[in-house]
Amino acid sequence: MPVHNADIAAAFDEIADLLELRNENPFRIRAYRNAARVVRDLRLDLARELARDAPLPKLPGIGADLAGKIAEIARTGTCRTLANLRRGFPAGITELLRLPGLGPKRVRVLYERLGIASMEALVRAAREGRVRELPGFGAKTEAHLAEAAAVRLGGARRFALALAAQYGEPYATYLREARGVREVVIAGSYRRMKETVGDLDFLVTTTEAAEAVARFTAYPEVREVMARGTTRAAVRLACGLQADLRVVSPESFGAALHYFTGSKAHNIALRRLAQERGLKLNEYGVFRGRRRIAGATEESVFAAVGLPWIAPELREDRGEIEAARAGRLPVLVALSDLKGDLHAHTRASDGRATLRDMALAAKARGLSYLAITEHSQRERQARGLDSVRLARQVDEIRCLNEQLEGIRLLAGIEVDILEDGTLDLPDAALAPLDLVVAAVHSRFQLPRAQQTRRILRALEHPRVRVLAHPSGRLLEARPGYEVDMQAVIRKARERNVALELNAHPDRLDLSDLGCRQAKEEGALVAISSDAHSTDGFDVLRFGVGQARRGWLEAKDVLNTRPLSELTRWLARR
DNA sequence: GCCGTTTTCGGCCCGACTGTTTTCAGTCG
Repeated sequence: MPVHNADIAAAFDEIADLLELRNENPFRIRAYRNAARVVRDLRLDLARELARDAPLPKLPGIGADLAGKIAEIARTGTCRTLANLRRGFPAGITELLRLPGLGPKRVRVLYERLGIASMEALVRAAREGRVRELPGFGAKTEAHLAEAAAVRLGGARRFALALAAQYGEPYATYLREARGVREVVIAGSYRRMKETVGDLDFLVTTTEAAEAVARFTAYPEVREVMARGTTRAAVRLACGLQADLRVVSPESFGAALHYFTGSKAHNIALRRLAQERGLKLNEYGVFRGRRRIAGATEESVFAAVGLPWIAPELREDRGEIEAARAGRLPVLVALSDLKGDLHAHTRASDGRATLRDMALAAKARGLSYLAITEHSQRERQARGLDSVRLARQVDEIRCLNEQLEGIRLLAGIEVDILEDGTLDLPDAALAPLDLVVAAVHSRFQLPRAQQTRRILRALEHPRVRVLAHPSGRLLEARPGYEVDMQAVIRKARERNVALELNAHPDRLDLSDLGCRQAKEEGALVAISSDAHSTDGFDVLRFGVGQARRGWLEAKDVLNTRPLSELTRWLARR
């Protein structure tokens, strides 16, 4: 069994959980949490590096001890520290820590007094009224925990970014109508454009805090008010999404926006930076002693600690602070940089609009070219095209291009990569096309080596120029297939094939880290809508957000190039 | 457990809300 970075990170997180239950040194616990995050974010496959005796790079927050544990886990899948800790508690008890309202102290009380070590046992005990008898618990806590545990057992989930936007944006609009409100921003992971968000963090600046809190909790879609104070509140919406409100006065807007945008790790790093300068950074501003020296804007907050403004998408403590210090922040790609779209469907396969409608919709969004890439014959359920229907569509596209102005359709295909790495259409059918996009749509369960070989072979095909949704994942539904992504990215670079960042809300594939790896390896990324209707182009902004999280600049993205340049790129291999 | 142009020891981010308490611990973000 290969040990992935994610496995090492999970082991460290579990150690941190168990140390918390034992009430150990909180800084030691933090060291494990930090190490888990650093390892999880790493592109370099640690176990594989160690297997070929390569020395580990120096990683922030990982010293001799943790490096030793990484080696131990990479070799054996676990480590003695974890095994020893596990002996002290029943398996699965750490899942209780994930429940809102339950931390290590209370989990320990539940376990020691009532023997509770699972979600099911907690629900049972709460229903029987035994939880309220415990010290530090009461009837309200018991009810909250029973509810939270039941929700978790029913499969609580994170929301895809685009879905969260559908709920969050109308809510923000509603809040803007409260008396005295100046600014309403959805901060948090939403503003950082993370692929999924666990809750919506609303930041409001107003002169009438009470008014804003009242309006927030009175929103018609609120199912439950979980907390309500003078400057903050928390609710659960009918859709299941949690929303948090934070109210500050306008002079603190920038500091609060920064604080509430996170990430937590980024905030901690920035506060340390402030501390080194003898300053204190909190959500109200940057302070020297009692005097506020910054806080009205985010720029002023960063400037106070000696940094240029850092885009929210970068704020993960993945090197952005060091880059800012060195004046090496990327100039991130923006939605307005996109000149075209290289993946779309029409009625010919499983789309809903006509060629002409799709072309006009793309043009209306300021794009100057659009590749039509239907499914190929193997995709029966999507009415995939065979050679004959494809040839007919190519004719239609050529014909339509004569009539269109300001937008150019490219004749393409999203051809299936078959199990052996060959393509689902003969070369003769692909020859007349402007663009061949290749994709895996079947046999996700192949062993890693075989899946990798399959995709590498497809990339060798002389006509293939884009690899669609490279990992095959569906957010919150299906993990990506097992594949050596580094080998795929390197082959793509070698063959001058672009890796798609499919902007469909359920995909966002490549991931942010995949984008960053592509950039480091020098491979191009194509941000594509995979539009199946004229509204389907709306998702491009989420694709751009993901690309920005991956540190991509306009030059790293294929479809920021104007048509003439793209045509030249397509002409040469 | 990590880290160091003040330090190899003694620090390690900061504030709000809840519920259960009689002044605050636990939890969260």
